[in-house]
Amino acid sequence: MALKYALLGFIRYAPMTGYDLKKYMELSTRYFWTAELAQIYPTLKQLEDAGWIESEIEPQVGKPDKKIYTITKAGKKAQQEWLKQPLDFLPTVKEPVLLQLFFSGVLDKETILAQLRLQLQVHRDQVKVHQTEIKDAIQEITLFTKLQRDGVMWELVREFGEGYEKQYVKWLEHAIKIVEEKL
Amino acid sequence: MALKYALLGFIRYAPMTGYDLKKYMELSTRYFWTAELAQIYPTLKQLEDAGWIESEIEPQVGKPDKKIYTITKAGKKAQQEWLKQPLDFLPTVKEPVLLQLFFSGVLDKETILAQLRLQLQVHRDQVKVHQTEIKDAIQEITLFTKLQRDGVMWELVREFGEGYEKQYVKWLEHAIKIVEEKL
DNA sequence: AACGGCATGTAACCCGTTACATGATTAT
DNA sequence: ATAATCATGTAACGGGTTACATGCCGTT
Repeated sequence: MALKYALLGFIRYAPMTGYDLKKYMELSTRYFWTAELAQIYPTLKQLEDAGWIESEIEPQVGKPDKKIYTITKAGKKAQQEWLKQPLDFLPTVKEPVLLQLFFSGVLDKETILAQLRLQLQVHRDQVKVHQTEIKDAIQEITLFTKLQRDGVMWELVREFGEGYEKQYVKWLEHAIKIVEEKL
Repeated sequence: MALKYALLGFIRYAPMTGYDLKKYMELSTRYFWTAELAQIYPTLKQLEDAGWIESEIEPQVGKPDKKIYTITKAGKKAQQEWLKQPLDFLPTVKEPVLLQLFFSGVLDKETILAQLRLQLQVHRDQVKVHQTEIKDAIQEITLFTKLQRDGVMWELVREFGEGYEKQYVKWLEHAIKIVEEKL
């Protein structure tokens, strides 16, 4: 469902191919939405069948021809409607890490601590990714495309990611202390 | 994949039915893992085929007979192995709300603010749910089952949820300010 | 009279991942 | 030599949701 609108959103910024879409998703929405090419290509076909995008073929040599998609009026309208859907729901989260910890009472103290320390490392690294790579990518694209308004939203979403990872790190440090003291 | 281990984990605490499992998940793991009954029943069958759980039928009148599952030795071993899997990965998050905001630059200021305010309300309520209902449920179950060790882990996971929602609220307040000022 | 709780399950469908297939060019 | 990048796609499978089916009991 949402993938359709993610693809629409990018194509609205500029006409592009399925391959391009994958790259832009990796650069920007990666931490709250991704998709594999195997899912992107059929979804683009669906969007075209629905009349929300149109394709133009750019011939190439040695590679498959490029299929460049452009958003239609109907597509813009559909996107607008989706964007206005009231955000009155809680996303259903699936966090296998928390599930493991929830049932980890049967493990010995040292094993639990090893698990928590590993996660701590992963999330500390992730804080940096948000503060450097992603921040730079957003600034560059904002400058390049001059989408000032959109840039504000992109940066806000990035800040969510940074805040999320920081809170994760803080919680892990707390969890390590508690397990050390109480188990 | 992970659902199998969630079910195993609960059945290890005490023998129970598919219907019970659904209820306990709603009370406890709901905010990082859930499943519908339509998924739980077939998964229990798979677990039984694998020899990780065994069932016993308790006849009833006026309702379908209860099928009470108990964990086996093989099941305990399988759970233990899963719990020890190194947590060296980032969970792949799908957050439709962030996706919407990412592309919301095309909306007018007031519509974006309305969206953010709605989310703010949802997450403020959610902070309270974690601080009251969920906290009480965990304390009650910990006292009742005397699973002291597990209780520590349950409480830690609950604290994650509370921290997550608080950080969400803080971010939304920040986002509202930024949109008011910069758009 | 209608709804929610108890208790099991099946069927159809959608979403997403992994693997496979092709094949030239460029970088290591 | 090997791997990565470019560029398209299909097929098989697994995970998850929604809808449907049955039927009693107690509450509103």
